[in-house]
Amino acid sequence: MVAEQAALGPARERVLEAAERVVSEVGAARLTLDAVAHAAAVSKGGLLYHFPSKESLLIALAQRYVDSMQMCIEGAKGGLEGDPARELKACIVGILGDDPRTKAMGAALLAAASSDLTLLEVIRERIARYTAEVAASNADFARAAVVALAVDGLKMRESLRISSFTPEQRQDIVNALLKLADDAYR
Amino acid sequence: MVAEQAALGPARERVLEAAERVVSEVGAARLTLDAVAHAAAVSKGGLLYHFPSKESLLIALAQRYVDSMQMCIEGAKGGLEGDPARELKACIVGILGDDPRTKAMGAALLAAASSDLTLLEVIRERIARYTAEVAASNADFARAAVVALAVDGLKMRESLRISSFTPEQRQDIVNALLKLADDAYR
DNA sequence: GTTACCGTACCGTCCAGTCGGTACAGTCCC
DNA sequence: GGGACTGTACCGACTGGACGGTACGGTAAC
Repeated sequence: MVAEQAALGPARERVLEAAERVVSEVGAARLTLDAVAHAAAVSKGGLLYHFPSKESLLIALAQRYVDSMQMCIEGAKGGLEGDPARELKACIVGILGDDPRTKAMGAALLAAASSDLTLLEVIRERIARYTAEVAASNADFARAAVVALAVDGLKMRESLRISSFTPEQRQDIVNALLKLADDAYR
Repeated sequence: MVAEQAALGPARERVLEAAERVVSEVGAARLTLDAVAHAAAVSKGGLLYHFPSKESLLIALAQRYVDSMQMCIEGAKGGLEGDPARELKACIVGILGDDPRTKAMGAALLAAASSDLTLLEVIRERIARYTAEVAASNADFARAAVVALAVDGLKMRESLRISSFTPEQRQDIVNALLKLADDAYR
């Protein structure tokens, strides 16, 4: 039993991963505690032991995303101090890349938005911090902001599955964003 | 009573406006039929007479937004044929402007996303058509797409109230978008 | 009278959250 | 070492409320 648990990983983590799977597969409206519990192979009671309310689960989901984005930026820095263009570009590829964790996030954000708006605090704070950083840097603020906003827009469209770009078009767009990111820091 | 109705306008229109108010004030999760009926000063039965299901109400909401955007573009054309840059710019100011109808839309889209994904069809189709138009034009596709995506991103952030730009910053961004729109058609 | 429009009352379902349990691993005391 | 007790992790049936939708009755206009 102990070995089995070790193989499955700690329940809390399993629940979070299951929630991401559920939300990206069946949509935010069907993100029920029962569905998550089932996907995580945990009982509802067990789930609620780790997350005392649905809201706390959603907050954890949002936090998880912000953390992964942060990690992605830190990774791009790679010791090099003060290369903000590179950071921005790392954001672009990180957010629009294939990492399943970030992929599920757009949907999770929607889930959060559907519920009480207060739990968007995590994301709001992250955005505010980033905005302040860019404003304080030597960047062309408007241009850097446009890039970030376009990334958000594309992410949203793809999360909602309303995007209609061909793979080639999408690649062109990403390239254009990378170029704009460079332009913003010059 | 009849006079009062006439003053308030037809019930169907009142319901749609009330739905936009509700969704933008309390969020998509609390967009209930009861809340909309109450806000529109109509009974639930009256509401369901005009919109036989909640989904039909949401679809009408989405349609309303698409129509208003379309009208905004038509208005910008103003007889001048074939000035796509001007159309794109009209979109920007239209979508990001102060018109209360378009302002509520981001939230409505979120509402739609929370429910069955099929009812995003209206919006998906509109985006596909626009994408095709741009691709067929003489525009720098990637650039034009970036502008549209950035508009979406800003719209989304503001709908979710997670935007943190100062009015001056926001104005700079809009100006940058207008400039980019010009650049895309050259 | 028939149609359009709107109201009241009610029903069924879904779902978050509760609650009384179980299993088990310490650990403190005698 | 063995009983009593405590804390952690988890289970699953149940409940209470919210909400979409139905049934049906009334009324004004044509």
